[in-house]
Amino acid sequence: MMIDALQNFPGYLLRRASAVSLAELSTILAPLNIRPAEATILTLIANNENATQSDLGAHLGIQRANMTPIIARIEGQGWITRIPLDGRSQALVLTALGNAIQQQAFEKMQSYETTLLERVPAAYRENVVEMLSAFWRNRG
Amino acid sequence: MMIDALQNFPGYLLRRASAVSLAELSTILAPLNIRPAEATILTLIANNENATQSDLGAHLGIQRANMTPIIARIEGQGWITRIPLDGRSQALVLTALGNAIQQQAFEKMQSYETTLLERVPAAYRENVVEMLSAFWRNRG
DNA sequence: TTACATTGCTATTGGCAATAGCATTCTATA
DNA sequence: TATAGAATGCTATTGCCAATAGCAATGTAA
Repeated sequence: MMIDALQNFPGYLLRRASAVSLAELSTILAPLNIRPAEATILTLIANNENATQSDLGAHLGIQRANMTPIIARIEGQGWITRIPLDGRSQALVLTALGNAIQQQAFEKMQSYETTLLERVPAAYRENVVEMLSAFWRNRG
Repeated sequence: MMIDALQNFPGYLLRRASAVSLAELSTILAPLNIRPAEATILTLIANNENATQSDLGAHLGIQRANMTPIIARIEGQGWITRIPLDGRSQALVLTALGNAIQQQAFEKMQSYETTLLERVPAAYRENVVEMLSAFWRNRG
């Protein structure tokens, strides 16, 4: 057995848990040829009329520069189209195909989240969301 | 306000929390020119006599192929040396410099972990470690 | 002795994010 | 209304961590 001085460090545990869950979710979404970040964005587009990629990035903590290739890919897959709002901004809307993919991806994500939650001792389950949110929302 | 259908998904929250804490910790460690994964490994080496890089990788869930560049870099920084155990295995040991860096890095990590924990509502704090561990330890 | 496992390694790819800088377009104020 | 400044989308590059495939050398067990 190895002595691990970091085994009680929340940041360390957070990184390990996140790496595992990202990998697992990637595998689950792979048949749809969609990545976790893309599935998240597709879902956001589905539920928010007239959102621009800047809006989505601001909400998700993704910088504009990093949104570009993500949006380009989901557009290239034929999942979204852009509707100019003015000379700069473009509203993103799902295509029929995008809508179908979004729904399938969402179902897979939902079912995976259940799996994840079941790993947590039942006594803590109802606090999971608030606790995890606290780590990145309650910052100076 | 944006409608976010994923805001109660533990996996999603985990990824966001992890991204934030990795970025924050990277910034904190930057003055020492050490990355989070390297600081973790240095700490493990400090506390475990005769551990090989395979041992460390197995403990941390890092594959052998990915250990190679990490170990190469911390060796290149003069923080560790290798002591052959046989023709294949090498025990990793801290140099004097590596020991100093490890201690400074550990202090920074420790203080950051306190910061992280303080973001969590007091009522949940004592459950944080068990909850976070559960996500990646309690797998099929 | 020989088949198999282990160790460390190279090379490549993937996923997500940060930074710096750009042209175009919009907005607010002087 | 002219203009300074902000916003939007973008290119290009880099960083960090991880996965896969495959290799040579070495150790281990039948």
